[in-house]
Amino acid sequence: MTYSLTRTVPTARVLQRVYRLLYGAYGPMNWWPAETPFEVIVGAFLTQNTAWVNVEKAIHNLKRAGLMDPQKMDTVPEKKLADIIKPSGYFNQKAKKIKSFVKHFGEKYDYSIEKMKDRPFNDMRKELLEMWGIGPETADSIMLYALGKPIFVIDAYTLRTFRRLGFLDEKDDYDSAQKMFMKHLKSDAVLFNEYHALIVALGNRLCKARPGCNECPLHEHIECNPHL
DNA sequence: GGCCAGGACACCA
DNA sequence: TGGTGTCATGGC
Repeated sequence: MTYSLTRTVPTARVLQRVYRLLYGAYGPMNWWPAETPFEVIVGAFLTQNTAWVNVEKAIHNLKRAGLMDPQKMDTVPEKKLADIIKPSGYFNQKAKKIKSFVKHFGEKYDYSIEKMKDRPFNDMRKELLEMWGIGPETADSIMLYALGKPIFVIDAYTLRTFRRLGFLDEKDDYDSAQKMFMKHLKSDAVLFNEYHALIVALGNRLCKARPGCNECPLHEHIECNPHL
């Protein structure tokens, strides 16, 4: 195995091969790990730059407090919400973000996920991105995993993994990476759902511990530079 | 005890 | 447009 630093333009076939290798190794992920679309949205805020194990604690607290409900969350004091989601970190900011979202969710959509789904794709994404506290990853996570819209979610694992594979370089950002995937893959919410989940599964297993390369399902199949 | 995790925003040049 | 600081807990 040699480590090449030269960027290679990925093709649809290569991206599909990576997908098949990951799927073959890990199987269907059946994401997002949540009971309801609203819980997906809350989780999308809570997981911002945060390990999922800590998000689970916050979600557990919310359920125990009977607050995993948009109307109740809209009325709970921000201070109390912050205290409940404390284990997820950045709790003051996240409480403010979630409160901001549920207020809008109630005013414009009457707390109805279905009404959000009815909005045109581009309008909905633009609206999410204009909301305070919602950046591209959170917006697209909501679009894909809560609303079932076909959009490819990019995260830190995606950039790191595909830079190591030489399909993205340092200059690539969220938008260019997303274009790369969506240019070559069919626009399919189920495919995008599984693909992103599988990338996270890979990242959770390997990216924290580089010596784990031998366990990587891409190992021996696709050239990779694990030092990036 | 340091590092980092499924980001986003404010501020500055 | 790009770089840097801030937000913060918990596991390893």
